[in-house]
Amino acid sequence: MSVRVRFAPSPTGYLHVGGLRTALYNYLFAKNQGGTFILRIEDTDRTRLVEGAQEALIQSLKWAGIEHDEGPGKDGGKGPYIQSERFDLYRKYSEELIANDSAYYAFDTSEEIDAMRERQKKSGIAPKYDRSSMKNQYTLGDVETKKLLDSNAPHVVRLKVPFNEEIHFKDVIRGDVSVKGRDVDDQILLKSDGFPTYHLANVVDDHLMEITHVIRGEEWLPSTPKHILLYKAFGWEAPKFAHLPLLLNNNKTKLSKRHGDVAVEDFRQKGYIKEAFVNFVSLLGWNPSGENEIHSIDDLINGFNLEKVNKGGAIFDRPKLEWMNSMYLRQSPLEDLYKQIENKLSDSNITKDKEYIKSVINLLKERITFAHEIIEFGDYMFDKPKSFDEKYEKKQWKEDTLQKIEPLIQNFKALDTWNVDTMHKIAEDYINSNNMKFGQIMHPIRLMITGKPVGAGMFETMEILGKDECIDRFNDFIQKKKNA
RNA sequence: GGUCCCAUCGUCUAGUGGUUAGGACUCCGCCCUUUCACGGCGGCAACAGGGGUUCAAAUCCCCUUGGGAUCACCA
Repeated sequence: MSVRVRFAPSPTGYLHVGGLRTALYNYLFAKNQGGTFILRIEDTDRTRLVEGAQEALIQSLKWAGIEHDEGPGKDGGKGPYIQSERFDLYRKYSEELIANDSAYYAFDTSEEIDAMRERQKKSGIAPKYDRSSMKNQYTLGDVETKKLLDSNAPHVVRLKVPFNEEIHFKDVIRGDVSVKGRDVDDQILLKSDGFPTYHLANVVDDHLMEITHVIRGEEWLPSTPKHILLYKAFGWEAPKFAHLPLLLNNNKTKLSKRHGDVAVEDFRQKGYIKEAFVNFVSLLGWNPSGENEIHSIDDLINGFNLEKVNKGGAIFDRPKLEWMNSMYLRQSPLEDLYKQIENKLSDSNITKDKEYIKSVINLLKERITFAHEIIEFGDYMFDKPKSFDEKYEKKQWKEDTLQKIEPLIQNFKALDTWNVDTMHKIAEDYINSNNMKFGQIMHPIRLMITGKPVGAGMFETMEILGKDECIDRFNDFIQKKKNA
């Protein structure tokens, strides 16, 4: 049977990086196995719907290069892929469970449930629906239950969890897991608004969509016994389960907004290169065990192995992500990098043409982490230096520097062909015939041209700036010195 | 608190009974060099603790400790 997996987010906002990792592992597994990757929208909580969230989710996935084979907008014959459009299905299946005594009606109000929990808390026992004392099918009797149902009394459907059974399942990543039935709550399957809870909808849809592997976050592990019970109650074969380790904050708690950006969109906006981001995220919890850590999506797909996913949570280490980005930055096509920062350039009133910008990116890309950093880091490439680094000036510009450097500048002015080689030749000849060292001239030149102590190769910088611009800067600086 | 899951350098990890416990990020040093980077070389740094099993345990078992998740008419 061919592999079918799904990513099933709830449209309550942006795509979380933890969600992206889950989607990514599903995707990698599907592609590795020649299977199908399905996107399903779990919007059964009508109170938490966020306008536009579904589109944002799909956009973020798409940015990361994850496109579903089946899902909203891509019918694979197992749709609809949005749970609210499958509404009628769930009641039908919940009735099937009631008919075979795997679930039951309950009529408690939320106040009554709260009171029950309060009592249990006081007597120090774990809060759990008490089937024998609350208002339900069993305590009320069939006649009363039918009467309430006929009168449209608000009710829910609960899973009838067997007390004395032990529920076992085998997790692909964790091995055997077992829980006692007495520790599992009689989960609500169908809410009083007629919508299913996650547990029912998820199991029904996974079965109907013929999902073979449920790959999801570890936070679902505690409720998996309920799902196993549901498959059993329906008489369905359960899919294989694989619970992924959590992505963590620096303090080892579940990755959250409180500790920095967690939305994929935030990372996109910060200027991360998608391939770098995907590469980094995919290595959180798994790796293809080589010495190299830079992998294309195809490499990741080819090497992916669900059984080799780690069990322990992984801290989302931002410095390493930045390093990864800088690695990708260097090998990215200049055109891509240009496109990425196009808007930021106009925001900064930089009007240089595209080819010029690209040459600046190329010049500085080994010294930056994000493409947009050229705007700050390489500000002198777009305008004359507004200021000159004080410490650098003090150190590199001495009393006699002007007189030592001026003849060389004259030589530059006389240059017909303005490129790295011709400039280098002139400089070399000059220091040789004057018994000087490169440092004695390069630092003052860097100061005059850029105003900063750091930057790319000096002649490379000057070549891109152009002869007129460089001569202007020399003149301006010398004038300033003479006036001082 | 109940239940469940987890545990190799600060971090991401390799490792499936015999290794000088490997790599990557970070940090530090050296080399290259006109600066800063890149690159190259090198360094700091780990099997949570205790019991077993075994000729031999990071690897298998048990306990302890520590961490996390989960206990909703949310997913």
